[in-house]
Amino acid sequence: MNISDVAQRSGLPPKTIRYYEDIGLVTPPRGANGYRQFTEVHVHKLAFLGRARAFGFSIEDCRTLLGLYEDESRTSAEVKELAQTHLAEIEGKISALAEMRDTLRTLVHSCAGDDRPDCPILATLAASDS
Amino acid sequence: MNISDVAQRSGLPPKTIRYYEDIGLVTPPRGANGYRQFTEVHVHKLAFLGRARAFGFSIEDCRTLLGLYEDESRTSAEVKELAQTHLAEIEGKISALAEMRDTLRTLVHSCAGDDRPDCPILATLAASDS
DNA sequence: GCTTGACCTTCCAGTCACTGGAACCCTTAT
DNA sequence: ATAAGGGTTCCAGTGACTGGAAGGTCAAGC
Repeated sequence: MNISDVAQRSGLPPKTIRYYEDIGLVTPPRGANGYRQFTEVHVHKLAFLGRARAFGFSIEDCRTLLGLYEDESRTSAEVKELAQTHLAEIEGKISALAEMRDTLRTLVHSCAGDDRPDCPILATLAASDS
Repeated sequence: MNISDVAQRSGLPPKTIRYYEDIGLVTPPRGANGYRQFTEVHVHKLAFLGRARAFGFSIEDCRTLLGLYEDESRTSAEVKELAQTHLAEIEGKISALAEMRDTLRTLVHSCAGDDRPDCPILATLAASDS
């Protein structure tokens, strides 16, 4: 299977697949012409990676997850801990964004949005207090 | 005023201040020794930028905001639109993260986290359906 | 005057996970 | 023979810094 077929079937762009090979996440052999020769297994791995990335896992986490997936002697505790840590990170990001959102929303609502220059948004950014 | 004083008073690291000069957000003059000479105005601008960045505005948005702030003939409508667009982006990010969080949380909860290898998290990532 | 240490300067490289583009090779059909 | 549509590599850029090296400057103490 050539790279564009794999791209279609895994949902990842060819560039990304080459990049993943570059950093050692997949290692397809090469044909006589230098083309990468993918198998179903590669497609499966790449789709796995795509899903893990969609969950927001970092590349290094994805590498670990893939390793665990392929390791018959893994424990679900290892996977769970990784996922839990990541979940906590996501929750942290959400909190931070939610705080931004709340403040910004208040400011936006209190801004007239007309032709006059007075603006509580700019006033807050310029705030000498706080 | 030298850069480390400004750093302390604006809350931005010296590296960041130099970077902001590099991309033209502030333009302190230089002394005979080549040191940057900052004034209160620079401190104020940098603190403004720090707050805008804390709200998640991109550097380019910050540039625009600073421009609007310094433009006496601005309209609050311009500011409001920028802020509203950014608010929408934040909300979009929150939704995406919340979706990740929900799915991941469910998976984490359904994972035994013991010595056995069976793991719904890995099973989901490997899912051939979906 | 000399040294020491804390500043300041510039410039280069690295972060993260790709992505775009150039230049070039391979395959297949016409 | 040629043209289209694959494939390949390598280099550079993204955003917003950050770390580090190499070197100039300043103030204080001896």
